[in-house]
Amino acid sequence: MTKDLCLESRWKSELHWRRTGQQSRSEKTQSALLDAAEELILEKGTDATSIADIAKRADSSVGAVYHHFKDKTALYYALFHRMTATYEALNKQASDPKLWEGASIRDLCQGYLEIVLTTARENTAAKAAVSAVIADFPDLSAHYCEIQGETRKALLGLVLARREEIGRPDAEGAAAFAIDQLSAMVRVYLDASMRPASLAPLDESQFVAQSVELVARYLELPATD
Amino acid sequence: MTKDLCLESRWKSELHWRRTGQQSRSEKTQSALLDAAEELILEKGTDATSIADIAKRADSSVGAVYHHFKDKTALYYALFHRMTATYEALNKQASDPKLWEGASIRDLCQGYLEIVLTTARENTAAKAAVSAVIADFPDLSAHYCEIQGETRKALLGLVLARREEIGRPDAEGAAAFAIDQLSAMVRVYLDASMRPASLAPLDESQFVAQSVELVARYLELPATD
DNA sequence: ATTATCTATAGATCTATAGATAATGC
DNA sequence: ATTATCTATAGATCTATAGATAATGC
Repeated sequence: MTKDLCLESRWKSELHWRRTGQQSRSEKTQSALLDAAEELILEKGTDATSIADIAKRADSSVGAVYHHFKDKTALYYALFHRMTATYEALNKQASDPKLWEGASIRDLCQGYLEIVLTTARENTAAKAAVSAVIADFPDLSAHYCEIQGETRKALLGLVLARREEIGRPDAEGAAAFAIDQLSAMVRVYLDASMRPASLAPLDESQFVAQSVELVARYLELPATD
Repeated sequence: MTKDLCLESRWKSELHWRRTGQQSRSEKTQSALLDAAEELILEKGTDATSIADIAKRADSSVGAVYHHFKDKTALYYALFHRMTATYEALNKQASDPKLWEGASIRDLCQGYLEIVLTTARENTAAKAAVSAVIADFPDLSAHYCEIQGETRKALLGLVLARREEIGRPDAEGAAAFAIDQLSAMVRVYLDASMRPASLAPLDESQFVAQSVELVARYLELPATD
């Protein structure tokens, strides 16, 4: 228990990303517009969100929107890229092997889940807006999948560097499958609208512990004592 | 291997649902309109789909749309209810204990996955359209979650009737968690846009086998021989 | 001087209705 | 006679632009 908390503080704390404090007036307007679009899309969906709505919410004007973005599609794309850039930067930091020196496969899985859960909690609007945007522009979806795939690939690399912990035959295939499933589980867990209907409503730390246990047993990792 | 195929044909074949053959002219128009809406939403998203588009695709007219549906929202709701009604009917059939007499927990999990995968494959457009509609009408989402929850609850009932197979302490909690995760895994697996990025791209039968194995080890089910 | 912002509005959709026409069922 | 369908269009948005006004940076 104390060990878990320790882990959490040790491996998660460095990974927070902050919004740049110093912004020109122009940059401020632009991010205010993107923030407003994010909020409105989360509240009402893309259909019901108009340029005028966005401008109003950002205390700006329709003209300003078109000064910053070629058209509505460009605004959506910008929203998408702001989110994915954040995500990629985080992924790069988190997949640095030095950060994970001395960590077991269990620790890696736990860390992965905690990072995903924390960043998602801190970026609810951004994530929801991106999902909505992707629904309208399927070509963006491929890029998004790639990024999520890279995270899992990085995790797989870290896990396979510890393959002597895996008791199962075909360690590589099994690890890849396990990580894919871990990612699926946390994605659904995060989909807040889903949670109320779950059979076993768990808080985050229970969810993390059980998920790690699930993977550990599948991979036949050494038991903790 | 042969046993799996056997299972599949034995427990899946009866669960196909068919569209009613005999429809009045009015009913035909109505379902043609819903079909058209489904297709267009899948292709272009809800934003870009107009009433005129739907009418045209269905070889009908704008007037006919408003004869059948009060407004655009009513059409979307009808789309949602057609899908969920199908889903609920299937769920009722599939959760009949008589159907699963002699089945082990492994068989139940395998059957669950196969049924979900099959029906999803047969209703791609409907599922995608419903997802898009839910994104626009969050109040529908609650109902959809409930239905999916009922399926899992039914499965949990069937599993717990065989709890002597579970080697793990807290059989109920563990089974509920395992079923929730199984459902998460298959949901993500089905999200076609996700698959290309997966670390271990598996075909359906491999996916089913590995997922069942994952759950079996977590629950400490008796090994197969 | 250049860049950013605002207001006002043209032009393009898109929803929903009205009124006319065709098909159904008793 | 009643129900279903069609065509045509009014009225409401919504996107994107044009032209005027304000703020920035050299």
